[in-house]
Amino acid sequence: MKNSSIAITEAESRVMNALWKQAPQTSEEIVGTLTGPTDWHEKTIKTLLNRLLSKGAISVQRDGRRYLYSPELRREDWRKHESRSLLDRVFGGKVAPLLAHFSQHEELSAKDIAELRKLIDAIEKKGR
Amino acid sequence: MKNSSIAITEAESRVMNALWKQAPQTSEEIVGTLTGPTDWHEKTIKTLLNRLLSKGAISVQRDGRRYLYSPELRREDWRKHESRSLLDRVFGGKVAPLLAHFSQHEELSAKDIAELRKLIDAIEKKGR
DNA sequence: TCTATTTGACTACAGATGTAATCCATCGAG
DNA sequence: CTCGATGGATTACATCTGTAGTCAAATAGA
Repeated sequence: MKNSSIAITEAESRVMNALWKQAPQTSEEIVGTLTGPTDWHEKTIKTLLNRLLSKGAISVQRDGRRYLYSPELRREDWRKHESRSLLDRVFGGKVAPLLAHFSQHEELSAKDIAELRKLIDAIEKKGR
Repeated sequence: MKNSSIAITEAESRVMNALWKQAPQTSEEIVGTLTGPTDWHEKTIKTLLNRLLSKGAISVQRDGRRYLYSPELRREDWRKHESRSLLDRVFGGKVAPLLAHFSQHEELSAKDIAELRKLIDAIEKKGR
């Protein structure tokens, strides 16, 4: 029962995010999306796409002379993996300290709070 | 207003955690603490201590022939840094999706929920 | 058909990271 | 005083990452 966690580096995650937002995309489109937010050279992005391909995080489908790229790794799975990693590495595996942390540092907007409250209600209702 | 974020690698964080738990400690004590949880060679741990020293994350104080190591970087600062990093990298900078994520994956215990509710109440009271 | 261009494939290369091994000064046991 | 053991300092080295550059095949114009 491997949780199929492919490791995605910081730079690669920018590419994945572009693909999660929309897929499939040609490399040209991806380059377009990332130019501005990053100052990466087109070649750099191509390299990242290839690395992601090698590790199975994305897949391609030929479209004439070019490729159409699509994410293979699911965003939710990645988020789960990264969250758990932070939790274990930084907060000893426990959620409460993490939440306490966010709140103490006032990183929660009013909207976050409202959202949170809704969430909790939902969870409690479900649990009951 | 730099948030003085020293980058700590995964391996280094294990050493920091040992020091945050108790300080100061000799390298021998640290090696003792980490042997078991990790299968690192003593030399490896010494290397990590030196790298942490170089980057100012810890400090030393001579004690005869040996050193006593203490954390210099504060755990809270590091946690803040790492949390923000996860948030930005993985959740587009917003807390709510992160929380939604944890809840969806049922990683919140009843205790976490209670804790959370208390936190929210406290925050709202303060904000008002 | 010949050629400049475009796109992907392969190569490059420095700095970070994981994981030690070796070197050197000193201390404690003979 | 002499020498092995200890602890820190320095060096090593394969990978991983960030960031491109070069090569080669196919295409689209001239």
